[in-house]
Amino acid sequence: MKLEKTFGDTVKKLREDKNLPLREVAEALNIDTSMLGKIEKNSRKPTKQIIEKFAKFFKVSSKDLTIAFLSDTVAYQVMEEEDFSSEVFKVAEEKVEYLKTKKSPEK
Amino acid sequence: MKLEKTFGDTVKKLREDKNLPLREVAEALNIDTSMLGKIEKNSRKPTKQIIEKFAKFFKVSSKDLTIAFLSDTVAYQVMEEEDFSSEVFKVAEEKVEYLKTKKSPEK
DNA sequence: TACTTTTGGACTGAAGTAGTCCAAAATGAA
DNA sequence: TTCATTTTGGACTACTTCAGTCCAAAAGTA
Repeated sequence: MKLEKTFGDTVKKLREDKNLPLREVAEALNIDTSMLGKIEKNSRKPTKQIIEKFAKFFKVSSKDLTIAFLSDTVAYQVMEEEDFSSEVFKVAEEKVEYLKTKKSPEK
Repeated sequence: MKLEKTFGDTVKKLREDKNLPLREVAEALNIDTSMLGKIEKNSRKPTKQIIEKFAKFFKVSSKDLTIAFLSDTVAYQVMEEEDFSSEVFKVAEEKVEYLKTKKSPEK
């Protein structure tokens, strides 16, 4: 699975590589055709369930697809707010580390 | 300015280091006391304007405060979704890079 | 021309959330 | 214990955001 610039581009590529129309994929995933079109255009976000369906249908790793999706949303979020993106991500990663150790049973 | 585990902890520390009650800081920032309490407890998010007011009042860098805040929100967002956090941040940073070059006038 | 796909506008219902108000709980001083 | 102040959080409102739907126009194809 190739990582495109956005989640929408990624799933669009998966679909076009198989020469399938939106309608057909949408039916397979059991979602509205227009909804799928919007997801490909990044104007609607997929739910976790839809990401799972994508992964199954296109036979790609759902972890990779989830990374593609989450990285999109956090990238846009940080972009909106001026710069400092790499600092934000660096600190965020430390916080995740900290939160993880807090969650798992200590010792 | 010390970076605490969360944005709330960070501003709480700034306040307690000066031995000020919530009421007093809230008045200075012109927000509800309860609102400030909630921000310190991370149950409400500060607006950009409030972050600016914090920075001014406590005489700390608004950039640092913004990083403290943004890293909080993206950390929680990624935490909620299983693991892969570092991969997500890595990809997100690449996307930000790409988006930045797209925004600024090419060539 | 006729058919299919793609795109996007407009809307709805639901979910989320900033901000307010108030009162109970905690803290602390006398 | 009492009194005053601070801290905490519940409940509510108003507002915004957004997934999901429906539909129709535009674009593409034969």
